[in-house]
Amino acid sequence: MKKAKSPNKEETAKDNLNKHSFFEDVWDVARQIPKGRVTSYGAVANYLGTKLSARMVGWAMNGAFHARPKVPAHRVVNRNGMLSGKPHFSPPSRMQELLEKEKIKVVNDKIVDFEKHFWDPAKELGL
DNA sequence: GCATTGACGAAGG
DNA sequence: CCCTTCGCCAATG
Repeated sequence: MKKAKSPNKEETAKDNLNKHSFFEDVWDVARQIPKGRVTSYGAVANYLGTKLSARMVGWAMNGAFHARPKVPAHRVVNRNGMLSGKPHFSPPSRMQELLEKEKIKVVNDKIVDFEKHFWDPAKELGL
């Protein structure tokens, strides 16, 4: 049987899936975000018990782009409801378009009525 | 191996 | 009220 051969760059993400990493937990929560809802990095971090590491959640999102199944990273924004991760999308406008498809209004790279669309995993999932 | 940065957040001046 | 600093943890230089 074939064994590991030329390691694809994508394999790095696959390797992450293989082992339980902090990233996988973040992706798992992100996938549970209902359609038309959004959450913040801090909220996810809080659910994971690492609210002080909200930055890591954002970093995990960085790997979410090669995560499978796909992770709705566009539903995760910063505490201000601003599309801080927008420039990381491809194309950047992708994030806003996806949000608008979910009936979420975005103006000036910011979600309108953010707290109305806010979805707290620690609250909804019943921490 | 140390220094810097990063899709954050809360606190301090 | 706006700007700066610290904390967190991992990745990159």
